Amino acid sequence: MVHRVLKSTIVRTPALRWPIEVPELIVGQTLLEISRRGKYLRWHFAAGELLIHLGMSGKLRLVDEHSPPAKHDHLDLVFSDNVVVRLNDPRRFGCVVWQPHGSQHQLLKSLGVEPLSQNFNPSFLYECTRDRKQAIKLLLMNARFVVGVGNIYANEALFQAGIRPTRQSRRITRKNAVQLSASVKAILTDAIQAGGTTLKDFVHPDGNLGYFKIELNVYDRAGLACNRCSHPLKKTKLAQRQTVYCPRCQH
DNA sequence: CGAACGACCTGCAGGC
DNA sequence: TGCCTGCAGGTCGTTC
Repeated sequence: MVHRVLKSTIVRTPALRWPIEVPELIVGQTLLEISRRGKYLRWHFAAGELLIHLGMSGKLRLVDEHSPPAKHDHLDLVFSDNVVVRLNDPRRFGCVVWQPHGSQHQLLKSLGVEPLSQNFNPSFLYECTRDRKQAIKLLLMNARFVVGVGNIYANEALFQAGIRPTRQSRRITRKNAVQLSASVKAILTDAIQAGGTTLKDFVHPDGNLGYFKIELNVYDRAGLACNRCSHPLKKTKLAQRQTVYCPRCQH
């Protein structure tokens, strides 16, 4: 998409999680770059950045200019050469907001470190866990601390690290911190390499169903045999989120 | 301040 | 067949 000119925009839904903000002034501007912070996509124009979050069910697809909009198609970004980027999001947990050049949007201000950066390391993790009673899984999923670790990968990283998701953060040892930071990086890297995790409704931008799949060891496998020791996996809830672990491998 | 919890919204599976 | 309930990949705001 980079180097294409934005020709027009069509907003069909006034608000997703927040009101959709697509300023008129970017029409006619060139898309300079697409980057990412946490799970926010940043579409850079000279006047600022369009921040797009896909929430749980959002999808971006490339469609033809004359392709009729379907249910839950909320926004079209019409670019040069009849290339249309169409946002579909049934649950509307996503958002599209504007960040003027030189400013930082409120939503980005309190985000923690990037998990694949050097800032996310054993010492950082260890320090963050001090004096906290909160379950380690909740800390991993807290974007003020580290971004990008959602429910699936938090479960998977803790399995790989041999740490029970319900363990109090302050009970994490230095050795645990070394293992866990490495596991978070490894799980995310593998998942990216595999093209994401295919669940019920994942689709690629071309509309094809996802066909990559990372092997999930615990997520959605409650009651099934642990891939490592064959013991049945246990399920619990943390902050209303499905939490699965092996009671024999994770302590 | 941290922690718990409700809220947002639709689709789907499963039970009756 | 149809209605109801519970659950789902995220994260913010309110309340305690």
